[in-house]
Amino acid sequence: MRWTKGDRDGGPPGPRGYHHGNLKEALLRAALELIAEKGPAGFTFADAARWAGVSPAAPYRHFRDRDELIANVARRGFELFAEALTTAWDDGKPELMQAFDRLGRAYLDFAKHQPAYYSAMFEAGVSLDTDPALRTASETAFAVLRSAAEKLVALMPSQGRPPALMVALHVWSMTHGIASLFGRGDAARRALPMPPEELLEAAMLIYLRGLGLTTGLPRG
Amino acid sequence: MRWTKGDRDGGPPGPRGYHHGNLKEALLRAALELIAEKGPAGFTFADAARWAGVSPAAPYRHFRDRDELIANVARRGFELFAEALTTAWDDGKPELMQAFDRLGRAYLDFAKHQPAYYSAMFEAGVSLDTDPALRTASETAFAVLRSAAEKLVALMPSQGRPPALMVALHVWSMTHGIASLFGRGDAARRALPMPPEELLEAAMLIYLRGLGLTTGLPRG
DNA sequence: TGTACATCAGTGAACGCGCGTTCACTGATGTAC
DNA sequence: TGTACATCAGTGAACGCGCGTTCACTGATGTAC
Repeated sequence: MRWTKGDRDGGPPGPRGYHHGNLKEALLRAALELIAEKGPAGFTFADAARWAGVSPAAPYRHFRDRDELIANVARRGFELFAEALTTAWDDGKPELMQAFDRLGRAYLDFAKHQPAYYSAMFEAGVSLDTDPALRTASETAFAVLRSAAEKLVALMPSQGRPPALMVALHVWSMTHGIASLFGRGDAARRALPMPPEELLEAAMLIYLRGLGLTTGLPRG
Repeated sequence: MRWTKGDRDGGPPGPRGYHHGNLKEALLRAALELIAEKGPAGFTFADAARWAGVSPAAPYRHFRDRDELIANVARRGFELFAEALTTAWDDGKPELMQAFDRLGRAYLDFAKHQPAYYSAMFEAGVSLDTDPALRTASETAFAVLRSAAEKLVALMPSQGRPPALMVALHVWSMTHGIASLFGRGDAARRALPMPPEELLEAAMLIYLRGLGLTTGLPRG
């Protein structure tokens, strides 16, 4: 395997003749790297081309414009996110509360270790209507939270059960709030007296107790 | 009062000779309008000058660069935010739960009706270290939440009281999460089966019950 | 009250730069026969 | 297996544009006397 361009200055490795061979992929990676470096607004279409080692006109073969590129990053982000959440939740096995704890941690983990995807998904101002696949991916991710909420609610006595959708929205909001405010290596980050994971875990324990679910979490 | 420039195309009214007289103020307003229109990344220093009706060199008399301008918007945002929260909380009078409910609503209200300030404060990537006054303003705002949390915690039996700081962080995260995900007129907004205010109120009721505080809110 | 002068805040022209986008082109790849 | 040809993906030069920033300047304001 040989490469002649694109592997200097942090650029991606890759075989390279006249045709790049995998430019679409390379541009998505470029966007990701550049978002991680300078935020979703901090890079240009030309930057992405440069990073991938191609001429500034090349990206037009794959994306209409910068927005379409970012929307693609967001879509892929939601897909990976949904995957990570699904794996962590694992249908509530072997024990519901344990799985629920894993789910929250997986959420924070994603925000922390994939900040570029997370930004593209939630902060780049990409409308979900840009692309049906984007909305679908986003809904698939939320569906995991929703299904977890359903199993939790099912533990409660049938009278006085709150709507599972609402519980899912609460969980999502709390987790997203913690991730946004404290969960990333941002410059804008705020100091915290405890790790975000513990802050979340404590919040969820209190919330679940409020729902009447008294089962403790593994390491509460 | 006469004005010769700056009142076309949405620009601010104002008397205007050779000297603007109030350019610093006008630039802050310009930034605010432009952020509201196109997001914190969607405008340039030159745009702000144009909006204020002055030459592109004029802003340099008041701000080192665009970042300093945005940091100033953020600072002022935190000041107004702190004020709004303080007023709503009103030291927990006349009744703690009622005041707590008002506090949450005031938070959501600010995010909804001052989206430009809110963006500058939380999403523009402005580091709090840019300017000591910025950090101070941000801490003053949080102090309101913290003091509310302290009064809430004080209602609990003294054994098993959670740290007030943690409770404040929970409240902040939940509210910020709801505001970010559902609370604004964004293109990126998500649909919701209920108004954000009710979602928050329900969350807080459950959370407080989890803390052992069973007093109901006025319109739970 | 008037005059001289210092200071301040905005002007407008200029610059170099990088961006987005287009275009005719060309090298590489795949396919029909 | 070889050849002709269509299609595809990237080139590189070019363009107009607006940005950030600087500069010597100038009009307005304030102040000392």
